[in-house]
Amino acid sequence: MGLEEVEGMNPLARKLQRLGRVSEEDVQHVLALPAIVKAVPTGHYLVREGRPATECCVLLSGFACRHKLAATGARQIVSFHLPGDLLDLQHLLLSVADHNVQTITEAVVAWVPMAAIRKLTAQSQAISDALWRDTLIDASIFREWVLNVGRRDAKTRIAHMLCEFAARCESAGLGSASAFELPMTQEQIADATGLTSVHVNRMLRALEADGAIARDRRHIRIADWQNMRSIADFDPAYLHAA
Amino acid sequence: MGLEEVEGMNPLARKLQRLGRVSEEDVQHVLALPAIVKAVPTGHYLVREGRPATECCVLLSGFACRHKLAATGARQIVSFHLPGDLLDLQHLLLSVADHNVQTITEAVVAWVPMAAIRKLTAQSQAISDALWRDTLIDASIFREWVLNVGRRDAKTRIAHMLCEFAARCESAGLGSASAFELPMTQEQIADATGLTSVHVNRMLRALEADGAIARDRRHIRIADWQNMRSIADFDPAYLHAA
DNA sequence: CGACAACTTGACGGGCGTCAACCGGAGTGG
DNA sequence: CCACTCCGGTTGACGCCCGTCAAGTTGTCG
Repeated sequence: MGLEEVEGMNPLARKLQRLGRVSEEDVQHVLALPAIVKAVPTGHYLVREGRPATECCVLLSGFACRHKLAATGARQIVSFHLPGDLLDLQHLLLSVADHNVQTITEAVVAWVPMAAIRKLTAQSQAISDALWRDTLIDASIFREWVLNVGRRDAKTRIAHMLCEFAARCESAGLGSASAFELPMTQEQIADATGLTSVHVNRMLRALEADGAIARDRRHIRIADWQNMRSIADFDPAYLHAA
Repeated sequence: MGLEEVEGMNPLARKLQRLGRVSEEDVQHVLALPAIVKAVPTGHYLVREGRPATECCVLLSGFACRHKLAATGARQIVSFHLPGDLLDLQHLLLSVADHNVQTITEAVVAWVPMAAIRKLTAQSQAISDALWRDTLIDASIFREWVLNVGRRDAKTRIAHMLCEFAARCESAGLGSASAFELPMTQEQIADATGLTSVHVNRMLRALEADGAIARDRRHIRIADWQNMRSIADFDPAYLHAA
């Protein structure tokens, strides 16, 4: 999706409306936020660990991931992000980035000065609540990921990641949870699940052989969602979607 | 520590002062929060998954952990908590608990109505910021834990957990980071690191054999903190202390 | 048609889990 | 004051899940 095709801050406004009862006036304020909109290529860094951040990045189209590096050089992806997501809201109150954010597809992002967001949160309790709620849901997802990489076996872990991605895409209005396109490579799935790309490949094929998913390149279909939920140990409660 | 020995909401007030520039007046408001203070035994549940929460629990003395369960019954501890910690601030804006909180020692806790906290955050931007900041730091710690269980080997993982615990204790004024008492069993360390208690035992003894730590029952001494940091791949930046 | 990234597959090995036994200190009750 | 109990910690043998290494294969884009 190119620059001309995105509809301004609408993805963000929609997300805030999902997060809480935000008034029409508040929505107008969000749409009026001062923002520099840019198209960026795959692999572009939006946040870098150790850097101070004075602007907040909003993903308008495309996909991104947050990741951290171990001393060995191993990478751990700690979250994936969809259009509408605020990519570094934590820097509203934390001065230095403790992780990286990088696009995994071509993307369009809006850079908003932190000061403008601060002003908005001071003006509107509803917006402030919605943003805080967003950070709380992010934290809840991180907790689930700790459980996922800490206590589930490889097949369950990958299935869980697929379920979460599908559920979040659907809830963001990006299509159906039972048929969707994965934006990430198997190596990125590996980095998100604490596995190797080789083993991710084996497990994806196993899920396919089990009939849990159907694959055509990166297109995934989940015919029997109840079955998949059970294979994946997936209970969407932690997503706190409306 | 019994009921009579804790000094009211002081641990919380001290924590908020560490989190941001909170005025003397704000501190008074915190100390004046309506609270029911209780002593609870080891293993007591303070938050239960699936339950709605209308009160917020503040840990005044003792230690607690948050955990989630996988379908197999395996438990994953996603964080440990120290005196002064707010144990379920997420329920300020999320209606249903997505995890459990349980004491791991005898403890004294204060139950504060959510409404009183809402009132406080509405009145004071500084308190609101401090609490939000607290939830952001929690999230940062969760991200580090995802990396820890996802990409570090067992020895490093345990060493990292020890470093984090030591650093947080010191920063909370509970003693020195180079000599401290662990409140948790090896099984709880295992559940926090995604390992088994058997392997935790092996790795603790390996760390001891390497000279990284000295142990006497649950008392840990870290003679060479720089060495330990390097073994543990520990960089305290993610704790966003001071 | 060549180059490259992503995916696929097989052989092999190791880190950590599993199982099972034992130890040792703290609390309890006779 | 000593047996008994129980929980937590310790140890060893064995095996499996997943990592490593290495070699293809496929699709895409110039």
